[in-house]
Amino acid sequence: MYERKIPEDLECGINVSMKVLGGKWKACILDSISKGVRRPSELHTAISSAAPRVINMQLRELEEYGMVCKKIFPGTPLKVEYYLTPTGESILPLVAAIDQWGLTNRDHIIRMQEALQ
Amino acid sequence: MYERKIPEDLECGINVSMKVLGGKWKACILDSISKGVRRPSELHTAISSAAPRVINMQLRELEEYGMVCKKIFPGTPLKVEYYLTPTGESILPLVAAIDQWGLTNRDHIIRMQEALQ
DNA sequence: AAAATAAGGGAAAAATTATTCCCTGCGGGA
DNA sequence: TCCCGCAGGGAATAATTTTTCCCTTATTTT
Repeated sequence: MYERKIPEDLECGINVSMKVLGGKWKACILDSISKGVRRPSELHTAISSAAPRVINMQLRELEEYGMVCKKIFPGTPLKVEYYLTPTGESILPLVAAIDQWGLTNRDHIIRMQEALQ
Repeated sequence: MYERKIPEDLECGINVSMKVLGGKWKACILDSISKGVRRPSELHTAISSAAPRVINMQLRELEEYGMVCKKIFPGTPLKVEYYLTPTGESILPLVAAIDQWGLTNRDHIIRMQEALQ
């Protein structure tokens, strides 16, 4: 893991949530898993704009924070599945709300941004 | 403005919201303004962990997205106030939910992280 | 005259995150 | 045998974001 130089302030709830949801693909990954996309290769296909390596790394972080847990089915071909933990489940409404706000306000944001020539 | 090299995908609502809330201090700024901290220098004091320059920049972005609007009161000393726009108001429940989830789950996250030695 | 307050920006450096490239190991099919 | 798909990691690089440093303008206070 990368060792931070600037200490993070976890007093603020916003920072805690952002630690979990802030990565470029973390919310998408949680959303996908909640919809039943559990296997790494399926996630790579589902979130094709992200490089597989990136998804792996963010999965590892989500696992570290106890948002998902990884089940390894030994045997061959090796099978791995990720599941949401109760804490992971508990953040889904937030992810849904974030997605919803974004969809509702996308046009506004895009328009504003284009307005600056 | 910095010119992105990797295009952003605003199809996904999550990305739209993160554009607005993703900066390290944007949610804090929106929260502060909603609580009546309107003047730049007050914001600098209220969010003292952030360098003033950073707050200025994030304010400018929030203004670009139409989340806040800036009122300049000419005269001396010059007075500036930021207000939430209706769109800015509409994201407050989301900011509150993000803060709340973080506060509720802070201990869990911290514990998990410390558990990796 | 010097310093403080108000608002803010340019440029560069530092920090952080994301991405790419390539490698491992296992077993199955052509 | 060679290549494919599975799961995943190391190292380096690129991209992005945050921070620091210092400068500007105008008025008021000491």
